[in-house]
Formats: sequence, structure tokens, C-alpha cells
Amino acid sequence: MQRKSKNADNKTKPSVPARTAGGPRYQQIADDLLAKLRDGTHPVGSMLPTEVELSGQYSVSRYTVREALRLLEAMGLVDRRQGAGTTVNASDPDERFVQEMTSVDELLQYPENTRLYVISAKYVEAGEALAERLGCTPGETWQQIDTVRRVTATAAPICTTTIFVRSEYGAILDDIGTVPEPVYAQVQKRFDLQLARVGIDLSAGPVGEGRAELLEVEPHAPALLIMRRYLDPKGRIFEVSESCHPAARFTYRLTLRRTGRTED
Amino acid sequence: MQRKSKNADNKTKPSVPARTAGGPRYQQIADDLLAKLRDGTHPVGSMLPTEVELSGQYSVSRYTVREALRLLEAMGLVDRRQGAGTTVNASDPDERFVQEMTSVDELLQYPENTRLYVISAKYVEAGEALAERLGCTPGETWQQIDTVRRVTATAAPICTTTIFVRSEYGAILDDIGTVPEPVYAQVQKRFDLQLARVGIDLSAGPVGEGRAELLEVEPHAPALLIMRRYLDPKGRIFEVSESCHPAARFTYRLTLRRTGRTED
DNA sequence: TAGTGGTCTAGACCACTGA
DNA sequence: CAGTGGTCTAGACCACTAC
Repeated sequence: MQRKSKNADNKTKPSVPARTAGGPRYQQIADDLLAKLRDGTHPVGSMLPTEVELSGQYSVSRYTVREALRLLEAMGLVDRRQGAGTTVNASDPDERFVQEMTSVDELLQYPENTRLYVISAKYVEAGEALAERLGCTPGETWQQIDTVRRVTATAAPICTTTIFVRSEYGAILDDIGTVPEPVYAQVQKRFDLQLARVGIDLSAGPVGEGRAELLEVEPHAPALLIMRRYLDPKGRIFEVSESCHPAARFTYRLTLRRTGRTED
Repeated sequence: MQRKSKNADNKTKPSVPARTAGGPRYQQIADDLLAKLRDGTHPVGSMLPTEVELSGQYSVSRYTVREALRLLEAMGLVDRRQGAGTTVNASDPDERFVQEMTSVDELLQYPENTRLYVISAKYVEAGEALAERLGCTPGETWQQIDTVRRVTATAAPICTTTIFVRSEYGAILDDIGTVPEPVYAQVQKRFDLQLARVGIDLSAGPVGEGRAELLEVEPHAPALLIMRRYLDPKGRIFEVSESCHPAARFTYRLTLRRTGRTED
């Protein structure tokens, strides 16, 4: 009815379209549904009415209902499954923080004026401890590549990085250091892999015995330890890197911004 | 035409719907347009054909074209402006990584079975060094609250956290430790602030003199240092916290997943 | 004012889920 | 197999932009 009045009346007397109050109809419906999620009309875990039912309740077409649900879905409030229905995920828009970066480089790789130098490389068979770190089954063979990263201008290295790649990608060793590209990207290209996810563990610890000399710090000095696991779309890890940054030589900075709020 | 055949022919001979190859029609169209962005048919900065033109070219309804454009828009490849048209933003989907968390808690706050204990609190005037850390002008007064966080069950504290809030929010001190909520959330509620962004610095360093005892570790032991700056929508910092996690007692884990790819 | 994208309808078939 | 969400059509009016 409201809809009708908008389309019909506007022809003769636009005055103030219903739209100005509350935005498009689907937005209004999304707001209304959101209110019903908050007040418990549709508790978390329950099913929302079907799209056809909702279009009846609001006297709108199914399209309009779907646009409203699309908004709720984008806010993470509902799940829609073909054939199954729409279920309530949460009663309130998440205070969801999103970090976006143009590329992984910006996250945990390094400026372009740094270079990676290979110290040594060898094939290793994963024992239990290593297998756990690599997320593989014990007995698999991986290529282990020990490197340091240096700012081209400066003497002191930024960090040491030990890179593990599955043995079938071990040939990537030849490419490391030849281009300023991250190793994961080189592996990706050369072996036609797809990078789907990166798992990152950040912790602190002492600089290891062997590395202190390379890094020109005392042994056991505090260091930031970053472990990165690169996964293909199937969830298989194809590369793992472990970096060790002497304290005060590296700060990892990120900014999160809030999304998923109706006020946005 | 292809479309036609699907809807019409399927009635009599569904066999293998055109859908199975390449997904829904709008997806195919998005893929085709994407290819045309890549090969320069539609250079960056140029206008895409209008929706009506595209629906003619592909022999589909405008709805289908719009779904396709919606995909491209979500990938950041095109901009759509009512009345103006659709412009090309980029020729290739970003390799963009996104970290999502349900809440800031999941990022850098702590499980529910931990509690924050206030050690001491005082008002301080920001000197130059502190002012820089707090992102304010020297001379401002802030409330400084020193705390430790403990797992309720265990003896050893997880970390020490020094919290700075602007003096006008200093009264928040009364609330700390009373509820399991993060301090920033308490400030937000009590003073009706909006949290818009969080800046995070991660680094490693030695545990400070005074804190070693609290944390039950030797002085200068390696620690993970986390500094968080909470900003309101205007970019004003209203809270800063500095946490010190003894090594091996804390790992910060995050997962990034790739978005903006057609393959997803 | 012409033309664009934004919203909306009414109706249809399809793919999938679950009983 | 009934019912759900997913896709799609054909057509309409609106809000906005640019000329």
C-alpha cells in the first residue's frame, strides 16, 4: 500500500516521496527486521519467515525482500541456504573490524628497498615437531631455506627468515633474491598455485643461538617472531616462513576500521 | 539466445543446463566483462556500456546485467553512479587480503575467563614523549591505569597493561574489573563515544623493570609488546593501552583470506 | 531534458534441502 | 516430493547527472 502510494501518487503529487523517510523500501524492511532480531522476535538460531511470507507481510515483491535480506546477510546477521531457509546468526550487527591491505606485502612483507639473501638450504624430513609447525604429516620432505633480509643501504639485517616449502616446490630456491617479490608469490606463479589464506602467528621470544650472530645482537635478546602459513584454496599449506626480528628493529603496525554497522 | 534455450528447452529436455558450465548467467557475464577489462577493451577510466546496452549485447534482462555488475563492483573493478554511469576502476581484481573478526575481543583482547586487576592509577600530564605515544598535544592530562590480566584459574598473569584515557573519561577507573568487557567498550558506553578505528603496533622488547616482578619473570626477558590506540570517528584518540606479554605466554594468531577474486 | 543507474513489481523456472 | 532460496524475465517509475 505504501509502495503503491509512492508509485501512483508521485505522478500527480510528488511532494515528499515516502522514500525520503528511511531510504528505499528494502532498507526500511531491513531496519525493521533488524529491530525484530534485537527484541527477540527472531531469536538467534531460529528461522526467519520465508521470502514469500515476508513479501506478504510487508506487501512488497520478493525482490524487495531479497534486497533487505541481502543487507542483513552482508552484516553477518543471517545465513541463507538454498532449499533450507534463512537462519538467524546474530541479533546485533557485529562490531566487526576489518583490516584491508592491497597486498600481503603491506601486511608482513617488507619495503622494496630490502633484499632477501639465502644463507643455506637443504631438504629436511619433517619429524613430529616440525610436522606440527608445518601443518603436515610427519615424514614428508620439505625444502628448508635460511635467509636474512637486509636494507640495501644499511649494514644491520632486519631479520632472519626460515622458509619451508614442500619439496615439489623446492626449485623455487633458484629464484629467491633475484626479484623483489615475496617468496610466496614466486611459488604461486612458478607452480601455478593459488594462495587462498594466510595464517599468521605473532609472538615474542629470544633470538636463537645461531641467529644472534647473523643479526648482530646478543644471543637471547628479545625478538618479534612471526610465523606465516600460506594455504591454497583446499587448505593445504604450501609454504611456511618463520621470521625473527630483533626488538626495536621492527614494529608491525596495522589499522582496523569498524564496519557492519547500520550507521556507517 | 543461450538464455532462451535454457528456460525453454529445459522444460522438455533439461539434460545438461547451460548453467553447469560457468555458473549462473550473471557470473558468466561478469567473467566476460572481467576478461574485457583485462584485455583493454574497457580501459581503466573509461565508461562501461550502459546496463540497457549490456542487456542487449548479452541478450539478458537488465536484472542479470546488474547482478554481474554487482560482482564487479564488489571486486572494486567498477564504480556505479546513479545518473552518471559505470566507470572502470581497475583492470584486475586486487589481491586484497581481509582480516575479519567478530569483535575486537577476538583480535587483541582476551578470553572471557581472564580478568583485569587494577594495580594503580593516577592522573598524568603528557610530556613530549608521552604526548607522542598518546597522539595528543603535550600538556594534556590523561588518566593512567596500570593493570595486570590473569586467568582466573592460574596463578601466573598473562600480561601487564597500562591504559591511558583522556582525563574526562578517567572515571572509567571505577568500572574496570567489574565486568568482563574490554575497557574501550566500557568507555564507549559510559561516555557515549563511537569507536571507529583501532591502531595497533606490535613489537618485541624486554620486560620492563617494574613489570618483571608482577609477571613473575626475570627482568629484560623477551616480551611481546602491543600498543593499541582507540579512535573515535573524528580521528581523536580517546584511549591508549600498552600491553606487555612475556614470551611464550601469548601468541597472537590471525588468518587472512583473499577476496576480490573471481575464483573464490 | 535525455539518459543513467536505483528501486520495484509480478511472475516464472531452477537447484537444492529435508522429511 | 513439497518447499526453500537462487536465478531470470519484462516492464515500470524514480532519483540523479550531465548537457
